[in-house]
Amino acid sequence: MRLIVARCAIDYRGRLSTFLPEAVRLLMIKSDGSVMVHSDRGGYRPENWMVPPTVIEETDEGIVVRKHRGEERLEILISERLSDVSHEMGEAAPLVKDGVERELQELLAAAPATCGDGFRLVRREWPTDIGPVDLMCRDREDDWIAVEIKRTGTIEAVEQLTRYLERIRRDPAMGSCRGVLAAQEIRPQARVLAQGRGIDCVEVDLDVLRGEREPELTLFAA
Amino acid sequence: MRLIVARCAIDYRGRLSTFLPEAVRLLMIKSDGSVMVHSDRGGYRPENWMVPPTVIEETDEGIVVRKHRGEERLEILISERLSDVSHEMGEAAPLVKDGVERELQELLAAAPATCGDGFRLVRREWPTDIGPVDLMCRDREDDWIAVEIKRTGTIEAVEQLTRYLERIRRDPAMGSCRGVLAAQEIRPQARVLAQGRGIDCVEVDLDVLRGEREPELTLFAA
DNA sequence: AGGTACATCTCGGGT
DNA sequence: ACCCGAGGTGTACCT
Repeated sequence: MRLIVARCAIDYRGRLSTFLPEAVRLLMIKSDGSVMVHSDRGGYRPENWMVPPTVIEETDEGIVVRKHRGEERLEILISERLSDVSHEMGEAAPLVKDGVERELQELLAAAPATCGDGFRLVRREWPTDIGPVDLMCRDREDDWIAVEIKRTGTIEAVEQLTRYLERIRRDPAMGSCRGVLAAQEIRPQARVLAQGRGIDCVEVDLDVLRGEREPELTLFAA
Repeated sequence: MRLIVARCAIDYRGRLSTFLPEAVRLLMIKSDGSVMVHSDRGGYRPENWMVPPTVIEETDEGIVVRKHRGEERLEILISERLSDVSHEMGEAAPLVKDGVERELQELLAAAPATCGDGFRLVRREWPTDIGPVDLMCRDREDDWIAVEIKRTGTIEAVEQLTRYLERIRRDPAMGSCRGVLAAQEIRPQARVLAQGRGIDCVEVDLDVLRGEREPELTLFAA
């Protein structure tokens, strides 16, 4: 990784056009070709950047970064170089994430009855022509139920499930398909909207679900 | 701005939990309290970060970053410090942007007929009780048309316009208000959803709107 | 403070 | 390659 601190002015032309007047900034160039321009304020986002694959040209006047194919162009005019160092970093093991929506879906797919009494899974990622429903289930009466899974159940989640139901019900065989919104937390306004549309809401506890995967553990743990 | 290159392992606890095994990384600490952890690969996004306001504690073992109010905690355990420098950067003038949605709205407001034959503008940012519609127009028959403008027309944009139309049509005088989605690019599934709801789609060319390119040129070009 | 909409969103997964 | 959905989204702007 190369770190340059320099007084510079910057032009970007691509999906939009931007201009940065002359000031001291950090230029970060990663070994995968990522280029970022950071000022000393403004949070985690660079003011300008370009992601790989890039072509980087350097001259006395500055640095020009281009997309390998495409119109994007980041032009850094350097008037004063204050620091320029490179660091070898080697390989870094990838970030381990825990607790995202994916896990919820896996756990609920393994325990569909959590979403409603007697529910059994027909398939995950049930396709519609506007996108996949998280879970498609049937109950004891063989009625269909589309389940939308979210970490947080918002109005937007209710809208999403409503769209899917609208599509699914066009199939005469599934005209009575119901909807269930399952989430760790369901916002009050989302609950109101769901009720008005006949959609059931289920709040699920991630720790309990994790425990249901290995029921013996909780039963016999000391 | 402080730049630390160090061998470190990192724990994050907040809306989710993450762990980074020990490796050499860049720690960037901005003077506004932003903290970022960058590896030498992976594009523009830090592997971990915390945005202001933050409380930063430093010891011999490493750095702990906390949100001023809240449960979030970023713990950086440093096993080897390879570099640690600070740079004064002063104030940087803000980024100047050109070509975002705002500009598209201005151009279409000046040329509403682009959105439909004979359309004339009644007002921009037409207020509803859930937010403003980008353009409100009338056609030759004096029928109302609500226009939603996007750089990219997605399903989300169709939903947004649908919500507005639902509100607008509650006014008996506007009960027949139609909807038009205008965007530089409209995604296929958004088009399907719009059609199903009787919403028209119009793709607009930014360069033509700017007058930088004449659409008739192709007809009469030598 | 809370909600809504925009972003060069970025990023991953699926078709 | 395109398209869609999620994000520790962040961020500005409005009520």
